Amino acid sequence: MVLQKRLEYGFNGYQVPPTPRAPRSARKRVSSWKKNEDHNRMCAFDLLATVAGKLLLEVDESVDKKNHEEVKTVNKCHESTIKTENGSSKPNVCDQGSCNKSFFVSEIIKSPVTDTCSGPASGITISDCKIEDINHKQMNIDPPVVNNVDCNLNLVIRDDDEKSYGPTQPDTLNNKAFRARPRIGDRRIRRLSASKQCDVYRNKKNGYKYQRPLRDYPFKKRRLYQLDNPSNSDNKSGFIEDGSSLDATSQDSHVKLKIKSFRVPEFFIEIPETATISSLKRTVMEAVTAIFSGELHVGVMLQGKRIRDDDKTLSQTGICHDNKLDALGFTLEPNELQVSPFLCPENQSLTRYSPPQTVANEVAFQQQAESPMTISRNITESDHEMSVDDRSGLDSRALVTVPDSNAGELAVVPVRKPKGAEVAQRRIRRPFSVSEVEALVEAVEKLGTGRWRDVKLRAFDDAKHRTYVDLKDKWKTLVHTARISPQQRRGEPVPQELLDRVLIAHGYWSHQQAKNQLKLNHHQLDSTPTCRLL
DNA sequence: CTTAGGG
DNA sequence: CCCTAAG
Repeated sequence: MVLQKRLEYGFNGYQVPPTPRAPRSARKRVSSWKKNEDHNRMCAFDLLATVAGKLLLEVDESVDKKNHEEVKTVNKCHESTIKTENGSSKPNVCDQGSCNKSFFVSEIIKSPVTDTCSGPASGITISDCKIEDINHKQMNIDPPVVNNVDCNLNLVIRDDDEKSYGPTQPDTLNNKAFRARPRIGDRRIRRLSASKQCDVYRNKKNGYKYQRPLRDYPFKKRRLYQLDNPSNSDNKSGFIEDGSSLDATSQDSHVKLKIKSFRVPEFFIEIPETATISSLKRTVMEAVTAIFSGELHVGVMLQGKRIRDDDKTLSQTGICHDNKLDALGFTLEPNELQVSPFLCPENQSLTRYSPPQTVANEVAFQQQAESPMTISRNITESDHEMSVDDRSGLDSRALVTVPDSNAGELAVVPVRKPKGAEVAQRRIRRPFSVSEVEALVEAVEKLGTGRWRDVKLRAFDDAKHRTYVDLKDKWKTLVHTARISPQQRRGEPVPQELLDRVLIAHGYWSHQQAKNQLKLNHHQLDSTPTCRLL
């Protein structure tokens, strides 16, 4: 089977890349990864290893099934581990539903208009929603990929990624997995919405304050900006001031929301009787910060009912008119299930790697939301900083590592915003599992080594913590790993079969790239004959 | 935003 | 993983 697959490479198995990008002249520097060009030594040995790899693979498969079942079972009871002072790691059982969310109670204050108004919380929440909506509305146009739009607005999308699936490609489990997921449309649309984001700002100047995305500034300037610009914390930070500005019916009246307090939901910790109070405090703090470490989404509740329609305006939902205390609530909801590293799906038989999912969260969350409890303290400015994505306000002294969470969030949680030293945190290291490597290899075989965004969307769309840069980097290390001797490799061993495919694919696509490069050079020479005269 | 590469 | 230059 391994051999069979190898034979396909170079034929229909690979796909011709789209128009090659213009060469980047200065990019040809020799990196440490390229120095090991003596692949010759891995020949006879690799053949042996390949056979061994195949055997290993078979073993893996049977193990996979076991693992999978285990994961399923344990996920039902979300466990996280909290270290007690004794150093003993005790499983800290906390009900996943009540553990992963928190409840906000807010107050609606009638306010004439603008001024320096609302704190970050309300402002950000509203503007985020609106921007999202715009993106969704603009999704329906993508000239390059949409071949046809029928009357029902069904998009017919050309999929240049799939077209060279040849009949020679055996219908392996992996391929089935791909085909079973009709995500192509999604993919295109998502790309569009991402790339259109700036345009949204520009086009909607009426409703939005346009600001050049911070990311477009040089890195150091960005950091300085975040550190020093006081406006960063008020509504000049690129978000709209007027959440209802898109709504023609409420041009003038603004709703000022004050989030009074929030409640940390019920959770459990386990700690020895002999532990000190201080360690108890620490444990509680760790548990609390762990709750806030996931990728959180904001939900809006009105009089105990959840408002699901993001498109409704505040006035339509009655938020403007109701001044009753507790009428409006904000909830923080986890995006995905948080899974302890021990429960991580090391191996899934899908080539398309996807993180574990569950709906239990959502259900439990709703139950919780219907019986909101009381307020325990006033929310302060630092509470608004408790955003997972906010890398600017982290206090390195107050960081707590979290078992393993979902998205590409930090492994840490800001507890308090300190004055001065603020450092962008490094993301938690997450070694690629074999199944992820498999998915990566498969995708690169198809798409080549120059289309990481497509690779991401194709094989890692659900794995939010894997960016296309991550995938590119992983490929780099995979190529490196494949070239060194097995003795020099570290970490979870990657099946030799995969490493073989890595080298073959890498070779193939490198060759392809070189050919294109050559063609391009010829073109340049032909079209500029004067150059030769000079 | 994406890619490519160095760190 | 991070960071950046360039496209």
